[in-house]
Amino acid sequence: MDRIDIRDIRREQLVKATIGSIALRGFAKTTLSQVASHAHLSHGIVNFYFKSKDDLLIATLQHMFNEYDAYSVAAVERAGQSPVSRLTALVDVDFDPAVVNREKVTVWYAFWGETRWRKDFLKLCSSWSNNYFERVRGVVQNVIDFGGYSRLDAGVIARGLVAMLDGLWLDVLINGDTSVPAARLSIQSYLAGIFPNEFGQKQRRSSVKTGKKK
Amino acid sequence: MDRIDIRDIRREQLVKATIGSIALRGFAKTTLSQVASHAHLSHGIVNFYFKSKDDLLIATLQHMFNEYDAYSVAAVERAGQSPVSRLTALVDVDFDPAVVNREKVTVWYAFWGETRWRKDFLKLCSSWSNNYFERVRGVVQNVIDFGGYSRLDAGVIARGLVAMLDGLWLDVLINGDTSVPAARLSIQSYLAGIFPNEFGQKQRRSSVKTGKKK
Amino acid sequence: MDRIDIRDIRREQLVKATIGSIALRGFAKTTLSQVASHAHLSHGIVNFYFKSKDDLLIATLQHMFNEYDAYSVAAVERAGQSPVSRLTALVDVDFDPAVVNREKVTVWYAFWGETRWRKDFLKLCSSWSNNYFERVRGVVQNVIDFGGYSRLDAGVIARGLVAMLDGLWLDVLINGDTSVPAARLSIQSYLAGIFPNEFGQKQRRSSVKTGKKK
Amino acid sequence: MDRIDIRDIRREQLVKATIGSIALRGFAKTTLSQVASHAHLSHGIVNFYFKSKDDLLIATLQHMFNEYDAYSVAAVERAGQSPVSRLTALVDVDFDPAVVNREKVTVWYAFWGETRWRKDFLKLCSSWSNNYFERVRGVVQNVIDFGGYSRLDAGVIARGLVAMLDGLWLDVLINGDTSVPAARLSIQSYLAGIFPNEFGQKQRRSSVKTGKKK
DNA sequence: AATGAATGAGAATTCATTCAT
DNA sequence: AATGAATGAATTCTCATTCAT
Repeated sequence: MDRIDIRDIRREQLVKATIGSIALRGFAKTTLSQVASHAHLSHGIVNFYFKSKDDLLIATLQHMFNEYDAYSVAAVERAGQSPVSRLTALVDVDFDPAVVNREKVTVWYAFWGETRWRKDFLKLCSSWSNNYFERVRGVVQNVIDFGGYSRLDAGVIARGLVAMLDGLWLDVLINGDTSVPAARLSIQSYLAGIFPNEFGQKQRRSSVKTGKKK
Repeated sequence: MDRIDIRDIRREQLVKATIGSIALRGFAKTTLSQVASHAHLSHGIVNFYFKSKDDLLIATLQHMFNEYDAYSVAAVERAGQSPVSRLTALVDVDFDPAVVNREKVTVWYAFWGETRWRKDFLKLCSSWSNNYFERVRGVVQNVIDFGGYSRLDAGVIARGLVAMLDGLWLDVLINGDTSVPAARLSIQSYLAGIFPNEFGQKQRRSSVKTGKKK
Repeated sequence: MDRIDIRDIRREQLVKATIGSIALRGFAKTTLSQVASHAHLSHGIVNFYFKSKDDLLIATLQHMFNEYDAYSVAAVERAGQSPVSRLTALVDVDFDPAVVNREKVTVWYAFWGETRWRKDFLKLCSSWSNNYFERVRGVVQNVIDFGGYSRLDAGVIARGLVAMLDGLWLDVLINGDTSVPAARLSIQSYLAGIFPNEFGQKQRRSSVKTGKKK
Repeated sequence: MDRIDIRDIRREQLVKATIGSIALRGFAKTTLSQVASHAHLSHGIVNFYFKSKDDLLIATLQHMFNEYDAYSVAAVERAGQSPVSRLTALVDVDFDPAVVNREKVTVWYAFWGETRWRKDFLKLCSSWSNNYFERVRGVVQNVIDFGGYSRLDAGVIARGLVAMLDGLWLDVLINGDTSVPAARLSIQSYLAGIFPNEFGQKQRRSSVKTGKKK
């Protein structure tokens, strides 16, 4: 039980090297040799721990999802019981440089770009994406209930929120990390439009808000 | 004047075949042979019309930008002088199946996925993306002026809008065309939050959908 | 009879373009397109006037032989009846920049390099080379007879002379035109060793000799 | 120490296969597949051991230079201290079928034919050629000193000697191995003209052939 | 468990040749 | 007579995968 299988060590090492290589050279130029050398291991090793390159890529994608989810779930739990805090925390994950930065975004989008034609990628993405969406919806619903916005549809808002976050990442991908502050403002403005009492300018609750508040 | 150069015909034929091939098989599996056979031409022809594969891909990306822009600009012009109609028209472009559908989105995201490591892709994307953003901002600014929302920042709203549209496309990419109606609702909800008088619930619910209103 | 066939004009034009292209880019990079564009003609033209690329190359080689022979024969004739003048003239052809220069040598050696495996090249080369050798031998024999060097073998001397000239060209090919003066000295020295009375230092007959004579 | 790296074995195997293929099919038809199959290896292996075809060709040229030099230097050393023996030995190398034969010559000239347009070939050739020339000049100088021919210029003689050897090789290339005996005679005659006491007719006729005399 | 040599399929690209105009 | 578009074979190079050590 306390024995850590070397296979697990190596597999994780290779998965991380894959992420590193994609971030550095891109999906198209990520060869098994690149991955192996990134992991300071020998050329032939990948096919020893993974049945195929696709297998490695799937494991890599899964790893990214797991990592993101773990971070995100923990952040929301840490935020306590307040619905507003929880939503704030959930959104903040996407502005935490440890989780989301140009390098990571780069890798996410590399996968999105290939996802459509790889059934196994797509299945994984789709299932994660639905799962994430449901989590966001839950948190949004709580804010709705808490704030008495009974006429709002949590699903619609959550979908918009997730989409805007994804789209802002794309902006970062193309225009660089300098777009991040503007991205925060847009999210803030979106939430303020929906939940004026909780996220409006007069409030000063969270790190979602940025500088110029009055 | 009415004589069309065969070179232009072939180049366009090949660019369209490239889009077709990417949509069908993905970026990674789009070989020059695939493109040629998609265009019902022999494989040697591609390097006759394009100096290299990269050259073809750049031309393809450019073609997509041009096509989108032409459509989008025309739609806004057609919408007349009303700021609200113009913004509605601008957004509606992204929900016009002739412009945005799963196949097209697929190709866009294939390019985004590779963009980061290809200086020429990136330059093109970045320049188009800024240009598009400015157009959106202009339209949004007009709505702000028209509606008297002087405290709103057109840049923030435009960025959020563009991001949400991009993110909703990603949703379509992963979850299929069935996500489109939900995507519309999210956009509608976003705009309603910002411009309640023009896009709010008391207005026609599906303003985004039907456009043209006063 | 006085009508010059356009076919002959074009063929010569293409042959000259071939020489130009080989001199400029080398044998390996001399494509039919290069040749055609060198001749300011359209791509497909070569196969119109020559059955194949090999056909063109053979014609080119033949052209070079013809040109050299014409020049060489004329020079010897112009030298009059004196055997020494005639040999001098024969050798001088190889130091006439109009006939032999780095560019021309370049083309000769490009052909020698490929000759071995092309039966038709080889046949042409071999036959020209024997023919040239016999001409040189004849001239040398006359000098022997004239100078009373009855113990010398014209064949051996002629072979050595031709070989040295070829070898000095190779030197020019590798080390550039600056080797030419040194090449002259070597030839002079060779002939002086064999025919001391006619080509020795005390004589001062010909342009084969160079500067520093006493 | 006695362990031979397989990489070195393979590289040499491939270099030799390259020589074999050039000798057999010519420079133009020496493809990487030909080389690999000549070496009884799979075609992908070449780019495993050599970065590119050019890389392989450079290595091949270098190999030929090294081999020739090693042979030539050893032969001269073996000849002892006598200047005449040393010059004889130096020249004899070019008539040793183990070093110079039609196949080898074929390959040399294949390279010469391409040299002019390949900077790296040219650099190698030029540097080797100068180095070889200096060696020959040294040996010739010793004969001059030894024989008291103070009025002779070793450089001029050496250049002529090297040129004649190169030119006689070309003769072998075109007319086949049967030219070899005639070539010997020409060299003999050249040296006899310059150094009558050491290489003249009164000496053993075939001094060049048999070497070692006092 | 790990290495790295070896294989072979497949990619981009070049180019001689053909052929409709 | 001339053009240049089109073809398809051939070539270099890359890389996932296998396998002997």
